[in-house]
Amino acid sequence: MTASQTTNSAAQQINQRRAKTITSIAVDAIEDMIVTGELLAGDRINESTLAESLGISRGPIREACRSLEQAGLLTSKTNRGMYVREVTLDEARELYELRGAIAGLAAELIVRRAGDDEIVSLERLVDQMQVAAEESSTAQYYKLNLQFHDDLVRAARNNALEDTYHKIVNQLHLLRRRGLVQEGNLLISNAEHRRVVTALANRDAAAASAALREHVANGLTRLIASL
Amino acid sequence: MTASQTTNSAAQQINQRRAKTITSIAVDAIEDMIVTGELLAGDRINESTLAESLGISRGPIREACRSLEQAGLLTSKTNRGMYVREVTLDEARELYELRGAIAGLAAELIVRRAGDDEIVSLERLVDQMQVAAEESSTAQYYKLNLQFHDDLVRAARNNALEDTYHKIVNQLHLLRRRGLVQEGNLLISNAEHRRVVTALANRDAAAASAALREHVANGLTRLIASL
DNA sequence: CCGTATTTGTCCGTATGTATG
DNA sequence: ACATACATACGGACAAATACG
Repeated sequence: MTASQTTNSAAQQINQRRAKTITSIAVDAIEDMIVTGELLAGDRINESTLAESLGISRGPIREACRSLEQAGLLTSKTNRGMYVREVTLDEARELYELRGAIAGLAAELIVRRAGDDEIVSLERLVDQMQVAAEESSTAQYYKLNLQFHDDLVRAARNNALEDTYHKIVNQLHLLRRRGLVQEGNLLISNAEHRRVVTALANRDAAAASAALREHVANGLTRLIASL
Repeated sequence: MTASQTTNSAAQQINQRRAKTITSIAVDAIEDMIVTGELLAGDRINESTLAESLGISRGPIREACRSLEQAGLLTSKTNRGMYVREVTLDEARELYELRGAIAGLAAELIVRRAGDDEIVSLERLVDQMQVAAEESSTAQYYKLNLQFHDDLVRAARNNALEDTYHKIVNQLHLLRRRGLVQEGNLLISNAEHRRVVTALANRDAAAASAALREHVANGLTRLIASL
């Protein structure tokens, strides 16, 4: 009948659904707070406060933070706590460079390994994005764009690549002034997508790789232009 | 006068040297045990035992393990504990693919950004490796080889790239049957190094990138051949 | 610059659930 | 089915570092 009845929203979940560990719940919760903007880049994470608000103890919070630190979403300052990472423009440039090389590799691997159906599925996504772009449905385009790139790296059938790619994208979300896909560039961006999938359909590894690397590089250019 | 006097080797260090956190000591200790072979791929980490042997409590051990899990050196099975990761041959192939793309990018960046002195320094390392290879000094070659690749990625001046590269190399150390540099291939391997630094010195990004990617790909081939 | 409050880093005891033989 | 071992998590405690007035 104490506070445990009013503040155990997270703790209760583990009794209901599949028993996720409290630590993994904490990881998800912190990631969520970052994505939703509840936690902003540079913010400090107060262990006690967060633990209480999630209805859990400090142990799992600390474990979750260590995990997110290695994932590049948090940084730790000894005796000062964990902070939401701030990604500078220079760091974003580095991340984009790396992302480009990885995407280029993904394109090469897709040409070698993916089935025609997977490539057709990517083409369909580009078609849908085209509709969204012409209607200037930014939110819809953004959502489809995320799925396009997710499907793309998955089709490369390389888990190390997939994991690394997603870590990079997650870190890019922490850029201080977060520029989403820019309104006026949807058609340009999707034209680049089209070039990629066309090269993939032609099983032209060099062209697909170059087109995708260029698309990523142009993404950085568009990002910088929007700041 | 209890056990605290005999088993606190690690705990004492923090009173002497610069105050590293216990967690970071635990990370280093576990990494060390993996590198030295004290912990083998597939081994489980017993929290209590390890904590006692390090003279610390279980909290920092768990935090360290979460960190190493994200780094790819440990895997966690819920309610069963942390295990030293086993890298299969398929996973090694994936890691080599990714490493190749990253190394290729590094070569391109070096051509664009590194000073002549850095490239000269890399050439000197190749010279030293040549001596070691001709003398069949495997240990010496191995050491120089590590430094060569470290210096290489550092010269690319991209921290995200550097971190990711090192994570990959660390994971490759966990391949079940760990093949070091093969005796008979030292000269061949170093000839590939030579091609890389020559292309770098010529500021030929395409050639340097291709040569380095090929070197990594050949490394996988040599690894497979040695199994 | 000092005293106080806050927070991290760490330890310990304990309870609970899950996997293993 | 049972007992054991262990991971998971909690809660309280405290020193030390840091932030604050």
